[in-house]
Amino acid sequence: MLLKKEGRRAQKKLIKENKLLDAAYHLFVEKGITATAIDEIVKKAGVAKGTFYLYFKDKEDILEKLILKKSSEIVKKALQEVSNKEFPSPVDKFLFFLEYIIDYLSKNRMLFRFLKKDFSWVFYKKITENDQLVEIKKAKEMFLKNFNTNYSQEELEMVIFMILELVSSLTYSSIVNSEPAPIEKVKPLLLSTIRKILEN
Amino acid sequence: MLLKKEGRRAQKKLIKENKLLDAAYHLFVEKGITATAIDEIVKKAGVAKGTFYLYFKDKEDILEKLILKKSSEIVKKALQEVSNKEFPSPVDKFLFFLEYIIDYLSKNRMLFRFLKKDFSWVFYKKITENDQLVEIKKAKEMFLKNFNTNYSQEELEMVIFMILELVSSLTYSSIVNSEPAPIEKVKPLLLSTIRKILEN
Amino acid sequence: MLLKKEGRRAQKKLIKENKLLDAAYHLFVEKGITATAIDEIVKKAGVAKGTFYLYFKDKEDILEKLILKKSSEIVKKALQEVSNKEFPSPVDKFLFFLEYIIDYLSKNRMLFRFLKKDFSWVFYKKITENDQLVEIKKAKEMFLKNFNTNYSQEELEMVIFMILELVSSLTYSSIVNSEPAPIEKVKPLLLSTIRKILEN
Amino acid sequence: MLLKKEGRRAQKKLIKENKLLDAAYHLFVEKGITATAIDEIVKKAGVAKGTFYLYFKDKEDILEKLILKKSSEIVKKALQEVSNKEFPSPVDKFLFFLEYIIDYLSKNRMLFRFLKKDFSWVFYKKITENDQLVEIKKAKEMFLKNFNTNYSQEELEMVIFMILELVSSLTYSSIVNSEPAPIEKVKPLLLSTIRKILEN
DNA sequence: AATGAATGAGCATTCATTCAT
DNA sequence: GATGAATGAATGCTCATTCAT
Repeated sequence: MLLKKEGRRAQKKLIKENKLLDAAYHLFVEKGITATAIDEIVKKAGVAKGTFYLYFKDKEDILEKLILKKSSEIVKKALQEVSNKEFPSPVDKFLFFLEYIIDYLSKNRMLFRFLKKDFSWVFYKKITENDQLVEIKKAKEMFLKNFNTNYSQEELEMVIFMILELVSSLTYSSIVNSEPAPIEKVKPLLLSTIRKILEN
Repeated sequence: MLLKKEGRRAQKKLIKENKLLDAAYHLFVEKGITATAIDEIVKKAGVAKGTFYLYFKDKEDILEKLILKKSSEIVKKALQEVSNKEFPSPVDKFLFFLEYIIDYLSKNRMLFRFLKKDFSWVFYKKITENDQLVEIKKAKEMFLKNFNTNYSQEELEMVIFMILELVSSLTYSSIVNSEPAPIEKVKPLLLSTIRKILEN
Repeated sequence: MLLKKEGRRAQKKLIKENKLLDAAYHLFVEKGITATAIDEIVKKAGVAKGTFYLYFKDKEDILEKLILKKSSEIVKKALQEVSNKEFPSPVDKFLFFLEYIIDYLSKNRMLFRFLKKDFSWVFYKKITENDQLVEIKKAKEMFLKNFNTNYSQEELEMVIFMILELVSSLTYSSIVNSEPAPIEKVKPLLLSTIRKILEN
Repeated sequence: MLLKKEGRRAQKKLIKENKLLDAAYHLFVEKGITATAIDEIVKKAGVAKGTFYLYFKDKEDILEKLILKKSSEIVKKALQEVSNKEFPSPVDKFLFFLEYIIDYLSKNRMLFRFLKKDFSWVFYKKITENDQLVEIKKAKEMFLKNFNTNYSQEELEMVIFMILELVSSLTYSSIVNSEPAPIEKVKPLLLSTIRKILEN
């Protein structure tokens, strides 16, 4: 009985937290982070202002949780796609993984409005440190251990970080500013460059 | 006589503008852009608040001019260094050019606090579009035309953009967050990766 | 219990709004509208600056609400006076109504400082459009339908507007500038002129 | 020789003053008085900021001079029209004078944007006090002495003031707000009312 | 846990006016 | 007389955060 109540309570809490995250997400994407007032978030979420501070410390806090959530979602989808397919080599697998994410972002370019800044970092952290999700742990191992390169383990970690940095920066620039060219033109070159870096 | 007066006035104006740019620079670097109030800038510059708006439209405006100024300064220094030395190949020359900038930024890591966001873009633009400065024009030609690669001209331009993006992103991450490792560890790997990309 | 709480809250809110209206009223009358800063209003009302914006959009907004409130008060008083007396004719009744307002304004000449501009308009609107207050509705009928004139209904409405405009303009000029003469001298002529216009 | 120089100087002065008045007029009419900055006036007039203060004490000052100038122009035109025609009676003459002004204002409704507030006052002052212009002096006599009414001289002065006040108020309200009706509908009623007041 | 009224520090921006040249 | 750079007081408004209910 008590447990049920607790459960229902925790559920209710989760619902409110998600309402707030959702509201914040849509507002951040539409208006940008700085331009979005907490007032608007709570209004859109349909809760009182004080409630916000029951779930999040401040705007930074909800932003961070949002980025984690959204990044995690994307990575999870990419990993699912990857696991459903066969690849000639781990590098091909990794490139497909990256391509899936690039394509996803091309279709959801609004995401960039606030994801970009911290994306590559969050991305990497998720893959390398977040051990809560088994799939991601597996992914990390897959990408780090299965490559056949001349790099040492330490170097390889840096190279992967480098690549993720490059992918996020360039995809952002290409999608948002068409610099140095539209994403369709940049993508093949980017992927072939990455293959060059990984294969030796 | 008239000319002298005009000259003196214009000179005074330039001095004030520089005072403001300097004050803004130090405050942006120390406290960050958003945390810096116009009030502080004018106080540090020793001018009245209204004077600020005589020279700049708003905070965005002074930021933009500051980024342009600082970026231009760094590139100019790097090009001067490069032009004083002999190199076995254009790629070596380019790598030295990049290394000089990385080293410069390492020593002035505070610069990143506000330069990063737009840096690579401004950087590239300066090299490719700003034809007012002869050295930069020459640099552009040097970097774009002297490489012996399999890339087409169009591809090469994209690759260079990619490299600049990678350098700025990674140098930023490495210097500011020590991610994926401190700059001393990342630099050799980064430069060798770039060489790999350019040489074939 | 809930209702009581709600009620107490709403009550408190009303008290604050009235405090602000009162403070604004006294300051507008003393110093004029433009010369009154929001800062002064909140200080006088004893609330925080932000609280002002909780109740009013801006200075315009509080001014409008103030004019409506004050105008409504005056009209209500005049109608009460009128309803307590017997008159030989509807025109006499109307003239007494106007005279009451003129006298009231003479005694509270400070009101004009900010009421004047919109007064006659608000006045008429209150009489003709505001159907919320029963007395005012009755007054409207009284003034518009009981006159025995040669005017058509449409003309009569215009004539009444004209008269209200004349009364407010002239009373203002006479009280504030003694132009064309002090109010004591102007009033009889004004009233007799109006009688002339209405009676035929 | 000296005189010529003086003359030329005075002429130059007048030219600048008129440039400033013209610029102010157009800006006041377009943007309103408060919204117009001295900066804009001098920019439009093509003179330096300091020059403004050589000719006018402040914004109030230029506004006053502007109202005087514009009002005087209108009255002058109306008097010219009136003097070119024959009328059955002085009242008809006066009514034509008023109608001319109403029509003029209908065609130039932008004038009202800033003229209205002080218009009737300036208007009357011009007619009754400004003895510098001979025509206006004559007009004053024409309107004040030629009426055949039961009013005493003192009363007549007040009545005329009243009428001018009524005309300006109502014309303003009618033209700008269509209250109580468009000017075409209001004008005949207004003029017939005035005739009623003057004729006995 | 939830509410939402209240807070008030903080900040950008404007603009009339001055005065050295 | 003319200029226009410099001034800085003045002010409206926002918004994250608190807390009594």
